[in-house]
Amino acid sequence: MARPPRSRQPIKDAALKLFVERGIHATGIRDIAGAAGCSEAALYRHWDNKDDLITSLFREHVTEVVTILDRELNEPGPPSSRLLGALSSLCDYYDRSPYAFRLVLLVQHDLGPLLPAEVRMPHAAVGDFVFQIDPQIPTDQIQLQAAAAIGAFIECSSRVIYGHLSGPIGKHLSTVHRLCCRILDIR
Amino acid sequence: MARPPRSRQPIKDAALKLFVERGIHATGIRDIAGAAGCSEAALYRHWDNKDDLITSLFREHVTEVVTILDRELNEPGPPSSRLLGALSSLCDYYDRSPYAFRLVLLVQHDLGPLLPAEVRMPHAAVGDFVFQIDPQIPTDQIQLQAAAAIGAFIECSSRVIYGHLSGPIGKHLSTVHRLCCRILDIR
Amino acid sequence: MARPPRSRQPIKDAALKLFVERGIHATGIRDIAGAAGCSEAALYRHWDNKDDLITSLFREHVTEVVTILDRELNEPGPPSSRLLGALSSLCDYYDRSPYAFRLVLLVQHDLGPLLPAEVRMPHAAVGDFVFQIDPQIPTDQIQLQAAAAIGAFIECSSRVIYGHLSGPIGKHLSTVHRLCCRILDIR
Amino acid sequence: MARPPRSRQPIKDAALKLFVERGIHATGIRDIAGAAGCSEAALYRHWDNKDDLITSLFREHVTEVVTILDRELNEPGPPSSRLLGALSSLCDYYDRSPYAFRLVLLVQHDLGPLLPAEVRMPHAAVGDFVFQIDPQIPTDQIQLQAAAAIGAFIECSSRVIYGHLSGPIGKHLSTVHRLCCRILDIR
DNA sequence: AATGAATGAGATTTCATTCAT
DNA sequence: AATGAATGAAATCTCATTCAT
Repeated sequence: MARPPRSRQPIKDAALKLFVERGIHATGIRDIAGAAGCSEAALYRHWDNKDDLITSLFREHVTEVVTILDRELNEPGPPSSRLLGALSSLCDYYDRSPYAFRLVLLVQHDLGPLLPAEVRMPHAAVGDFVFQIDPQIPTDQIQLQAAAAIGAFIECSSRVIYGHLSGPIGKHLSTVHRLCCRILDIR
Repeated sequence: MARPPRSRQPIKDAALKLFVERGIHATGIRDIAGAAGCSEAALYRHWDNKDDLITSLFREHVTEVVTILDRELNEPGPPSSRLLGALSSLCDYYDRSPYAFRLVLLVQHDLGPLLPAEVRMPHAAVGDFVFQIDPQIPTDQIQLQAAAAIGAFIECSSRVIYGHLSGPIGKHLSTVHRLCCRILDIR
Repeated sequence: MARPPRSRQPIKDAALKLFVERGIHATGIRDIAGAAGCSEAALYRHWDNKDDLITSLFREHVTEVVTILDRELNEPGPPSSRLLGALSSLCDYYDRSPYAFRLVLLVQHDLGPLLPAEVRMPHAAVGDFVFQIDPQIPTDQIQLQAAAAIGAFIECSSRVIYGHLSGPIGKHLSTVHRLCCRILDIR
Repeated sequence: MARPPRSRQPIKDAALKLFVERGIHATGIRDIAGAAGCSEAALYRHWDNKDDLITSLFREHVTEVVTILDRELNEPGPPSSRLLGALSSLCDYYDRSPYAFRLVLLVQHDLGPLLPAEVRMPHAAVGDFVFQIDPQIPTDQIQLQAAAAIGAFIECSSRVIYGHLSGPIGKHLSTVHRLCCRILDIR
C-alpha cells in the first residue's frame, strides 16, 4: 500500500529515452516494453494507453522545468542574476536528466493538442518574470519577449544537442545569458 | 518534360496542409490521396515513397525560405534594415503560404534524420549575416547568435500560429525586429 | 462449510447484471470484479474460470424457473388456472429478479454449447404439461406446442423489456394467458 | 465501374456462416478472412470495422425477411391462407438460405444495441397484418399478438435447428400454421 | 497515367488467467 | 482469503506499398 509501485519507473525511463531519441511516433509500445524488460500488457496496468503515457510523462517533466523557473526567477536579487540562476539551473537539469530536458524543450509541438490546457507552461513563468521587471509593459510585449527568450534558449540548446555546437550546454551559459538579457532588456 | 505533370501540385498542396495540421507521422498516404482527390497508387507515380514525398516537400520550401533570407540579408544598406527586410519578407511569405512557412519553421525536428545534409538551412544564411556584421566574432558566437535570432522568431511565430497572440504575424514585425536587433547586437 | 462463503453473492449479482445488460461475451472478468468491488483474482477462488461462472449462474437460475413451472403446472385444478398460476409466478419472479429472468429467457442461445445436457430446461416442464392435458398427442406436437407457448411468452416479455410495450410484465398477464391457452388448445 | 465488386460476396458468405454457427462474438476477423480466402486487411476495404460488417449483414437479411412478410401477408385472399403463404415462404427462404434465416431469427438480441432504429423489423410487418384483420384491436393487443406469433415461429424453428425436432422446417408447416392461426384468432 | 483491390507486416489494445506476496 | 502485478495469446485495426487491369 504505502510502498510506491516499483514497476512504473523503469517503464517511464525507457519510454522517455526512446521518445527523445527516436521520436514519439516512431517509438512503439513494444519498443518501450522491450527496453523496460516487461511485457507489453504491463504498460496498460499503469497507463490507459500510449497517449496517456506520453502526456503524463510530458506533464511531469514540464512541471519540473516550470518549478525551476518559478523558483529561480523569483529569488531575491537583481533580474540579471535571477535570470542567470534560472539558466544555470536549467543547464544543471540537463546534466542530470538530459532526456527529460529534451522532451520538454524540443518535443513540445508534436503533442500540442494532446496536452490539457491547465498545465502551467514555461511561457507563463517567463512571462511573469518579464511583467515583474517592467509592470508597464503591454501584454503583447510580454508574450513576445518571453517567447523570444525561450526560443533563443531552445534553439541554442538544439544546436548543442544535435551536435552543431560543442557541448556541454553549460559551456555557453554566459553567452546565452547575455543574449537573453538583451532580449528582455535587462541592465 | 514536354509538359509539366499536372497532378503533382494538388497532391503537394494536400500533403503540406495535412503534414502541418496533423503532424507528419499522423498523416497517412490514404489521407493525402483522399484530400488530393486521387488514388493512393497515384502518389507512387510521382514519388518513390512517403519519405521521398516528405523530404522533397521540405527541401523545396526550406529552399524558398533560405533564398529569401540570402537575398534580403545581402541587400545593400545597413544591417538593421536588411534584417527588417528579411523579417518582413518572411511575414509576406507566411501570408502567401502559411503551411509552407510552418512546415519549414516548426516541423523540423519531426524529420531530423530524414533530411539530407547538403541542404542549406536557415541557420547558415543567418550565420553568414552575423559573420558579415562582425568578422571578428568567434565561430561559437556566430552559431549562438544565429540560433538565438532564429529561435526568437520561430517561437514568436508559434505564439501567433497557436493562437496565444493575435495575428497576423506582420502585426508584430517591428517588435520582433527590435528583439532580433538586440540579439545580434545591431545598432 | 462451517460458514457460507460471503463473497460469492456480490460477484454473482454483478456478473448476472452485466451479462444481461451488455451480453456475456462483451463482459470481461475485469468488469465483473470492478462492479463487485473485488480483485480479478478473487473470482478464481470461487469458480474455475469464466465459463464455469457463466454455466453455474445459468444453471442456478434456470433451475429456479423450471422449479416454478413444475410446481405451478402440477397444482391441482383445471389446466387453464394452472397455466395462469405458472405465468403469474413467472411475472412475480421477474419483479423479484429481473436479471435472472432475462438471463434464462433471453440469453440462452449465446451459450448453447456451454450448457450441460442434463439440466432440465423449461421446454421439458411445459412439454410434460402438454402431454398431461392430452396423453394422445403425438410427440412432435408436444414439442411444437410447448415451443410455441414458450416462444410466445419470451417474445412478449422481450417487447416489454426492450421498451416497445409498457410494463410491468404482469400488466399483460391475462392477455398472454389467453394466447397461451389458445396455443395449447386449453378450454 | 458498372461491374459489381467481386470480393464482397465471398466475405459476406463466410461471415454469415461463421456468425451463425459459432456466434458473432466467437467469430474473429481472422476466421472470416481465412474462410473467405482473403487477407484480414481486405475486410476493411469493404466495411469500416467488424460492427459495420455485422450490422450491414443483418440489415440486408432482415430486409429480405420483412419483404417476404410484407408481400405474402398482403396478398389477396383470406387471412388464413395469407398467413400460410408467409410461413411457407419463410420455410422456402430457410431452405434457400439457412444461415441468413438463422441470423435474422435467432441472433437478433446479440446485437440489439448495434442496430439502427430505422430498419423495419418483422414485428412491424406482422403487426400491420394483425391490425388489418381486426382494426378495432387495441394497440397493446397488436404488439402482443404479433410478438406471440413471431415467438412461436422462432421457437419452433429453433427446436428444429438445434436438433430437438426432426427437420426440415417445412415438415411442420401445417402445425405451425394452425398454432399461429389460433394465436392471431384467425377463423 | 491512373486506379480499385489486395496484402504482409506491424501497431495498439484486450483478455482470461496465474503468481508472488 | 485476497490482491496487485504480470503475462502470453489473440483480437481488431492501420499502414505503406504493389499489382492487374
